[in-house]
Amino acid sequence: MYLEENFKDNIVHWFNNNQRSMPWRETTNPYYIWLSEVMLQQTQVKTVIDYYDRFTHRFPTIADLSEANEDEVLKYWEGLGYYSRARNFHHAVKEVQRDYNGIVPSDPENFKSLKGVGPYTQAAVMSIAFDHPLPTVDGNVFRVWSRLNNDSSDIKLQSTRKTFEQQLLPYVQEEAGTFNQSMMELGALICTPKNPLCMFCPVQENCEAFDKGTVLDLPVKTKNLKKKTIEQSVFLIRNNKGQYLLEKRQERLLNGMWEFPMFEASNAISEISHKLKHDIEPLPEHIFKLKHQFTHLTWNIKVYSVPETIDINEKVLPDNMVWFDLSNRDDYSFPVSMDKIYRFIEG
DNA sequence: TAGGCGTGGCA
DNA sequence: TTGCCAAGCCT
Repeated sequence: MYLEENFKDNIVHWFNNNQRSMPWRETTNPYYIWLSEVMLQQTQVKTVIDYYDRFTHRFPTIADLSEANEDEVLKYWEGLGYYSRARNFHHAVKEVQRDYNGIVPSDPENFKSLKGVGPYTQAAVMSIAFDHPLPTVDGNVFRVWSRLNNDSSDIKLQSTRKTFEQQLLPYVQEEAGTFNQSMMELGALICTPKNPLCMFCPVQENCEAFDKGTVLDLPVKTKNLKKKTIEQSVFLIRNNKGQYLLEKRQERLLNGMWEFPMFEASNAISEISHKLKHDIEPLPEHIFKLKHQFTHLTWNIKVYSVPETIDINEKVLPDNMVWFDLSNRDDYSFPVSMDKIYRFIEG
């Protein structure tokens, strides 16, 4: 038996002496704790801190955020990625303002029903803010728990999550929030994917994988397929005031973010001409190109300059298009790919 | 249920 | 350069 009585004491004691300083650990406000958990999804602590500080400064209360418009919320998320998090969080906070009188529900079922709240966020906020006995199972805990138990279950499977949650229940009956954060902090600082610092691990004596020499083989996770590459064409189209045409994306990917008109290269010219009801003839060669990597796909972008200027008065733009003055960068949320193009033009 | 969904850091 | 990973959730 590896997980003896001293396991929880060991890891919590280590956490109390070694945890990193984070702004959301200095508050008991459930709204702030919730926000931090959403920002931290698939995102490193170091990246989140500045975004968290700016966001809480601009939207200090549930009421403040619920009154904001979505474009401004996205602006405060710009560069953080996974923008549906921002839209879902905004939606959920408005729901709290309307249905719960602006108070984050402390009932786990009610909280879980809010948009963007999954099993992890439910457990994290409920345990940290309200001491509910729910275990957080995130990437860190999958790794730590797999190694402690020398368990080679595929962590991609839903059934593995459920098993881990059941196995962790005894440890969250008291001080759940502290235990949960201890497990995650251990995974982030000691029990890392590569080069784990087992010699400094406070629960080395509780770790079956360390004993058996299988630490680097765990956790087991089936691999994803190879990612696709899409050839994209971007058009820089100006009017007679020197402003550039922008389009607000209405697709799943980067929904609500602004871009210079972009189309798949194979039919780009006809697409943009049709959209503007105007024949577009860009310079035959692209003025520059860039490669943008997502987790699941790659964009090879060629940027074309359209020499002709379009008379602003002769054209009624579709709702999701605007003329963009380079000096008004702060009014628009760009994904990183478009910010690269903006900086090329502006610089 | 498996794949879509951003970005930055690291070996 | 390439692939993997980071306090996951949605459809």
